[in-house]
Amino acid sequence: MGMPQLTRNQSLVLGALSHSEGPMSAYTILDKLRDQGVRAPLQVYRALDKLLEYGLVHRLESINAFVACTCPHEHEHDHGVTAFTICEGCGQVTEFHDEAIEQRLAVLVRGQSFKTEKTTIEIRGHCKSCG
Amino acid sequence: MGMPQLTRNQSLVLGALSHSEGPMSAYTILDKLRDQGVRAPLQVYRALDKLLEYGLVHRLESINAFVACTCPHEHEHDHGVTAFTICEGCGQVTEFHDEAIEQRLAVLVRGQSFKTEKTTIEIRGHCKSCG
DNA sequence: ATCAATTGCGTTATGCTATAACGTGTGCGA
DNA sequence: TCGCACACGTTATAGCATAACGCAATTGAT
Ligand SMILES: [Zn+2]
Ligand SMILES: [Zn+2]
Ligand SMILES: [Zn+2]
Ligand SMILES: [Zn+2]
Repeated sequence: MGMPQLTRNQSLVLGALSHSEGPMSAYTILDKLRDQGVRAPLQVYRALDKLLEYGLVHRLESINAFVACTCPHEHEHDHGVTAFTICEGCGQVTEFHDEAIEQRLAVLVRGQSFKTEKTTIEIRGHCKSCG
Repeated sequence: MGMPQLTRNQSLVLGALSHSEGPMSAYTILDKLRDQGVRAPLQVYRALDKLLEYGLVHRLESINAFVACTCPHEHEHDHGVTAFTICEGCGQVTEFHDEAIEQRLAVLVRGQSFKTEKTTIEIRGHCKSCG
């Protein structure tokens, strides 16, 4: 449940995401890594699964894509509710966290006696540059 | 931009979703409607596009599925930010709206000079019954 | 040291989700 | 009557994700 050394494939995938300007689909990652010996979708998906588990990567549900986590902290703890703005113009993704929203959602789901496992908040629109 | 009479395919798709216990994928809808003459995915997707536009149906991004809107109102206006709890056990989906969250998100994106077009909030977990 | 369990790897095949591209028909206003 | 918008139907294709198999390396008791 901790975060062991990354394997080769995991490092390659995380590297690709970290150096990318924006989010990438699993297949786009695959294409970027073919030269480095990654050949099949499963190699990417398996690496992504682990990176997601370790909190080093986030999945953007609304666009079937992945981004490296941009949190400042050392990923040694869970990072609660994560929210994203996603620009439809340039693809820029901004990760943010807000205690107030987290609290309010907690109250609302408790009202339903619902037990939260994962929360997705994604805001599509246009960034400052893309007006 | 208003909401005209639904076409045959749109009515069939909305009917299928309305009578369903939980969310359905486009292909599941297709299967339910084969007897009524729906044969191809595009017929379903085109109907869904319109129903989404009219606000009669919501798309659940995190599970690639669709639900009929359960808002009490008459769908004559936009319904702002919509949030969902989605039970992993029984599939039950509950739609809810919260002004506080909407406001808070508005503040946060304004801070980024981001212009929101669509907001997705989906909470996966387990409902009261499924513990 | 040995065995069993776990984990990652690589490959092939398959399944699920969504859209492209084309042509048809119908209604409606200019 | 013409032109346009829109819904429809079909075939084909693109894009996203997992099943199932076997092998290799690691770990951690016994
Ligand atoms: Zn993060
Ligand atoms: Zn932008
Ligand atoms: Zn609704
Ligand atoms: Zn349930």
